[in-house]
Amino acid sequence: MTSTPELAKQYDHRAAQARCRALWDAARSWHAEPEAGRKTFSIVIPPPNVTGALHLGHALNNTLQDILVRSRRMQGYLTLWMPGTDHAGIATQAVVERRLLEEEKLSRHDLGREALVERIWAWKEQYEKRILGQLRDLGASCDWDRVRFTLDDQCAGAVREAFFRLFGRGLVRRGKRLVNWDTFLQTAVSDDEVFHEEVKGHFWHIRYDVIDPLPGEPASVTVATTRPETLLGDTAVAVHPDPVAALAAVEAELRVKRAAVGVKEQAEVDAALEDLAARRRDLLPLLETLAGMARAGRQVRLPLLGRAIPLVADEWAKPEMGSGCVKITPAHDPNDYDVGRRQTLPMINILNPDGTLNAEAGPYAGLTIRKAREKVVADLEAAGQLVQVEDRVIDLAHSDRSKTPIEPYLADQWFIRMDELAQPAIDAVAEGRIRIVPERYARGYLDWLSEKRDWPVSRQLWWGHRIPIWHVAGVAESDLVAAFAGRDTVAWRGDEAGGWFVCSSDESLGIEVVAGQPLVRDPDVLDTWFSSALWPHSTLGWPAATPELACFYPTSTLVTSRDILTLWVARMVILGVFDTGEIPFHEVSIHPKILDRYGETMSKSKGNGVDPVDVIESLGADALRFALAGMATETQDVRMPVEFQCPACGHLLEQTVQNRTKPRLDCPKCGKPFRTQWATSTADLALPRGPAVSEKFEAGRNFSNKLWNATRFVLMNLEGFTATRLDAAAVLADAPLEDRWLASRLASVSREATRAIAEYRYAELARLLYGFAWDEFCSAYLELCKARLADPLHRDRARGMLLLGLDTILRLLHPIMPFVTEEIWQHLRDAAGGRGMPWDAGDLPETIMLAAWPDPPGAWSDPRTEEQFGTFLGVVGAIREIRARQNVPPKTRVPATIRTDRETADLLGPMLPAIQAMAGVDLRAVGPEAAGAAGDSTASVRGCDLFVDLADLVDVDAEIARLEKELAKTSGFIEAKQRKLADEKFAARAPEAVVAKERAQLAELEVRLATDAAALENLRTRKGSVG
RNA sequence: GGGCAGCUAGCUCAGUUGGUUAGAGCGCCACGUUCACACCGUGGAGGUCACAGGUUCGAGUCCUGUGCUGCCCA
Repeated sequence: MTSTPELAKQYDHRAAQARCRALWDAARSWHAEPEAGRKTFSIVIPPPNVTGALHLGHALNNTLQDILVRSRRMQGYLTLWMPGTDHAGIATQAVVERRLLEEEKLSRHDLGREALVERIWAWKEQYEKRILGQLRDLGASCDWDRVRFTLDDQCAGAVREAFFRLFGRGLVRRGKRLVNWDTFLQTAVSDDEVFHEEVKGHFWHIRYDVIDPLPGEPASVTVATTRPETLLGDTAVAVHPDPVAALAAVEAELRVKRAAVGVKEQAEVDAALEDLAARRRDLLPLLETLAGMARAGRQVRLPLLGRAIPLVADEWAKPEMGSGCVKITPAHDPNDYDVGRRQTLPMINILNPDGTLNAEAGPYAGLTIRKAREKVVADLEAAGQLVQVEDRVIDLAHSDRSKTPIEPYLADQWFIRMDELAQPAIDAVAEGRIRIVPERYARGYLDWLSEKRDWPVSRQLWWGHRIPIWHVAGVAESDLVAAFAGRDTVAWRGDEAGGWFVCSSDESLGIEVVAGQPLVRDPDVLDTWFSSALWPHSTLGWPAATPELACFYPTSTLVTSRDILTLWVARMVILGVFDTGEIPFHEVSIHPKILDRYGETMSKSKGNGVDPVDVIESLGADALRFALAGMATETQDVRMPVEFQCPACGHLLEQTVQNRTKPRLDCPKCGKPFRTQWATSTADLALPRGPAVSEKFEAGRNFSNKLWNATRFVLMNLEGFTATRLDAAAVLADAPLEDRWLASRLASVSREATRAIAEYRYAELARLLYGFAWDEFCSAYLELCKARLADPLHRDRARGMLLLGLDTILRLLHPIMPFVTEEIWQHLRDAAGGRGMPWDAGDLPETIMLAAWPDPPGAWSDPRTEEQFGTFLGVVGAIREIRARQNVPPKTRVPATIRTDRETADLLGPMLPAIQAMAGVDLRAVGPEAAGAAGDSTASVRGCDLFVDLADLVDVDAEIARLEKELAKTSGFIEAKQRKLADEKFAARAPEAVVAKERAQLAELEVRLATDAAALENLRTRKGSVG
């Protein structure tokens, strides 16, 4: 083996990442072949959208998956992590369409369906490459030989097969539904693709005349609306069927509320009650008359169009609000739609898909909604039908994709019936066959599924899985039977008008005409979540019975964030069970979301995010991963304050709501300008970029460097050492205290780390290993070894133990920080390749990725040794504190004495050289008879009284002041303890162990009090004699 | 309107079944570079655990209520 050149003083993450990647890729260490009889662990990646690049949320999600996957792989599981990306129907199409419009001034209709889809594929190729590259930069140990895409041939086949089976079972239906219509993209969008924004608008009060009013009846009714143009689609005016009862109910509710609220709110409630009384007096008779008229089937005349529409009695009309009457537009309002269904009203759609008015709007046909609104208002005013106009703030729905206002719109859609499909998905979680961690998220899942709402699956898009349904009219079923004889991949159902819907799991029907009638394929595509719902089994080859499916399905764990628990997770369970008869995964690990310093979710459009690529480049993938894992606690989301870093001087500038969307910023320190992600002008783009950063990632970078330098130290001391396999028993045989301590700590840390991973406590894992590696291994053990390495008698044992400790830390840490651990491990291989851990089955593998997970024997655990070692560390710490307090220069050695019982003195015996070295003291005496001199500085720790002779170094006044403060504090504690112990109830009811503990503490405090008091007395005497 | 979560040091967060004097990282202060590491070492300061009640010998932890923040559902 070649000699190892001395390592650089700083860890170089860039070089290491490149080397590790090459090593892993050459050996394909991430690849998994199906194999019978092995315990397996499998994960499917939540496929990132090909809309854009990965953000910090993806980095977190994939880091956590990699932690699970890498640790299971090391634990000997046959481990598969299936990578891939999602076609993200509307999101991707919207991005490409917007670019098309901006860059070429073309709409998708100018381009045509095929050409547009081709463009989107090109986009997909570009971004898929980028996304997968980013995942690899992050260190994700996915099986890169198995990358899938939700729209690739294999997934498409699964989608058609699944849809065909649903169709065959009668679970697919077609129906009218009020959808969120995006007039720009001309498609329905789902509720989760809609955001709400308050805008300034108006509330128009409009008079509808009653047709042929009888004596005593009103000549007109007044209704109010924020969208006057919708009156063109009105098919009724509603009034409450029993206004007396309705008002009484409202009043009763208010009175209950009044009794419950505080004085301040009572005034508001009283005002509401007064208003109610006024209504009862002034409005109620009219409403009762109108209710009677509604029951009698009377009609009103729709202004402008002159259509006669009925007055209907429906509870949607609120007697306590406005005029008590409300116009009903079933095709353009969700509430009105429900009224329309209840009252069996006609539903008139007045819109074209592009947002202009259609022929139903009569003279307003062809106008845009805005123009139509202006004209309707003007015409109403001219006709004298407009009663009043109020200013009002309106909560308006916008499409997340096109940012245009959503129009409620009645359209034909395909649905999947959920009634029978949902139940198995509910049972799986309710019965604990699928475990959601943290558990509290299970409730939202169950509540959502239990509503069993039908799933609208059609989207009026071009990018996606085209619905495999063709329509044909004017043929008999016998014609279909004849045309598709012997084809069990084709099925059909009748539509309402006597035609047929033909569904096939084949890519094409193979024929275009049945009995002379054309088969017309449905133009819509499926909701993206449909293909995502099949992801766990479609990626493994379903519907084919592949070895992958047999070996890796059901998968082990799904790692995701809570916002898609219903949209995605629930649907995977539904279709996974429907298609395969088995749940898609056993456990779901829900991780937090990353927010900015103001608690807002990070997003590219807000400009408040950190780009993971920046972190990977500047601080390393391990730094990024370590920070993210450390934040992944189970209780809450994580805030991450973000700063801009000046590219010229490195100064950090806090990112605020104001500056985060500016294209250029001036560094407040050096004054030089830099650009941000918003830069568009040529001048701005020419500036250097100031990345958004967060100091949170530095801890990980520093930690990498710490490990690196610990390794440097070990390697520097390895000359002439022949590493061999370590035997578990030999580690303990004749071992000094520090070695038994290290073995014990390795045993407990390994055990705790293993459990943290199994329970998805990622943050705890990161903290545990950080603390152990830094504070215990580096600060304590490694320091102790310095003296031993200089001693030929102890040198080899120390070297073997250092290797044991370092190697174990590297393996435990590898799932979180794969690059630095691999890089170091390779250096250790070069220098000490012959070594072996007790848990290694054979020779060391090529990569730490495949090294055995640490599994120290239980016999290494030794709480008593850990306790004793704690005393040693306590003594060192206390002496250091005394020195620091008095500003003793680090190199000045001072005399010291330790008074303690015989047992502790014996135990500290072998550690005395270490104490002298680490605390910078010369020990004069240690034992029960040891005594300090008058004027010594003192401290008490764990049954040891320390006396440090600082001679002239002491600032007597400062020391006296400190001791006085200390004494006051100690006596305070003593008093509290005495009170507690004197309490009969405490003695009687607290457990014996707690009482004993309190007594012991009291005793120790009393000793400390006495020591400090004596020291104080000495100092005062000394001061007196000097002064 | 209903539900969930959070409120602990200047900042970001831990704190497992109730039991010492409530912790970490960063930041801050002091001291220190021929020593594996200044991406470091040693020490220090800094907290009425949001607020008000309650249960208990004992509450950051359990219960009730209030306030504020965020998310989900309607």
